[in-house]
Amino acid sequence: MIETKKISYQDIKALALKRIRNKTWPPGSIMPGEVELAGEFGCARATVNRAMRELADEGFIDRKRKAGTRIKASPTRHAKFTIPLIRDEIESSGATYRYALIRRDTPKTPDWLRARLALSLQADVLHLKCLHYAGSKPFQFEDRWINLDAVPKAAQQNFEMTGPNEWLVQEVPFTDVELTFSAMNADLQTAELLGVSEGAALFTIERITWLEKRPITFAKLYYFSGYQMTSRL
Amino acid sequence: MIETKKISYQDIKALALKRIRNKTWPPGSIMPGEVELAGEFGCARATVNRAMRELADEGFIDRKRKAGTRIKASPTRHAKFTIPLIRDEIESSGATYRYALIRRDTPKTPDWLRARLALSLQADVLHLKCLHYAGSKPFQFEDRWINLDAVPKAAQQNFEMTGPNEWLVQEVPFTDVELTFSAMNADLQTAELLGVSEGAALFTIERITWLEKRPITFAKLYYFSGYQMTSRL
DNA sequence: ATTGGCATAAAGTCTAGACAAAACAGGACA
DNA sequence: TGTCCTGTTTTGTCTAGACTTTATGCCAAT
Repeated sequence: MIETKKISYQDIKALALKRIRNKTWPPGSIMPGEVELAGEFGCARATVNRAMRELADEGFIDRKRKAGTRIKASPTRHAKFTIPLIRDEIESSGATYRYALIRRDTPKTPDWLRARLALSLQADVLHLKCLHYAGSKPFQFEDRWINLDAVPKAAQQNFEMTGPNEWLVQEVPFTDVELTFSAMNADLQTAELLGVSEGAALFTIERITWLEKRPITFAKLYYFSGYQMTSRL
Repeated sequence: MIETKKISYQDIKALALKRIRNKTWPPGSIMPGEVELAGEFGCARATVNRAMRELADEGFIDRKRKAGTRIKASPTRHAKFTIPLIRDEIESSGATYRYALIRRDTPKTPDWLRARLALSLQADVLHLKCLHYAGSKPFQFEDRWINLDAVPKAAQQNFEMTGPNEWLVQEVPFTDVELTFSAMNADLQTAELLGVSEGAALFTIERITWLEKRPITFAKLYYFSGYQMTSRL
């Protein structure tokens, strides 16, 4: 008696991946349709569909109605790395997290910021500078701008105990984020704050957050010299 | 006549997200079960299931059998950024891509590399240094090591016309990747190759690739000074 | 040759129902 | 008290079938 265990969508995914890798289905070619595969594997079309949908999400294949499913010539692997709250990042490394507010003011909105966030002429902003420590060592310097038109209640917060990021995540919903990673040489002020020498290479992230087209906040984050961000995919 | 258009899993996703954001379902609480929601929306449980599954994938909720579905206290947003082939990255910016091999040798495997990739004592490696240009300007310096035990046919390749990354992607399947991002000051040699001054901050990526536990290749990529990597989520 | 429209193929989604697996709760028993 | 077993709840997955949407190719009319 042939005891074929029921086949799952994960089996189909694995099998399809194997065929892509060993070029049974060569790059650029069209693989069999869902109905045909369902026949081959003896399962419902929905099961094949789910497997293929996930492979498409993961960037191995392109699917188009009517045209069929095509193996990508060069699979677009995409990293799916999590952006942890800085407190969690520090505490999970075993160190104690400490936060310090350096400065808080509401200057005239600088032009570069207005351009960057597409702010209207009369938009007011709150400007914060803070330091995040891991134990006694500076971990990240945060230069934060909050659009008070979108988040008026931020004006009531003094941010002396809680960092703006932590507060915003709790209080203000957002829908879109843009992250920009780069490296830059520390200027004198940043170097002093982070306790490194001037000119040291710093890993930096710029983050812009929106709620349905409305800009919420802009942050520039400078990590301590030697910081590494790792992701697995 | 009430013409309620049929509800889709995307509608349910959007609706659930709205309730999470406006705290109808507050952070940390348990939302109604699938059966109940299917009743409310007048659709099949499978439809609710798909919506919820995707929200869980995107990091907004946690699901556990029997325990139910819980709103995450702080949603883990995860960036899903694509790692483009360098040729595509350069060409899509409008510049012409040019590749140059600087050096190719098969040295005794250095200890740091053996440790990093968990290579056996007798493993041989191929070492390559190459430059990728955007137009006439250096764009990326690539320091590449290939495990010849895993990829013996790399020894037959001279890599004079095609970069190792492009060749590997076409020829060698892989299953796992680790990426490490960091910033460092350019040493004298790297600075000369990239045409920047010594000490300039460089954005760097280290990439390790495996095929089912077997290490394939290690690459250290140094980008030109001023490079930015942007991702939207 | 070009355009417009129609049939058709393929993926995308939905339904109703079923069973599976995990995790918790409570009871029987030592 | 602690341990094991068993039932229940909730999500996870599968099935067979139907309808929808989109792209394509072909044919007919310009």
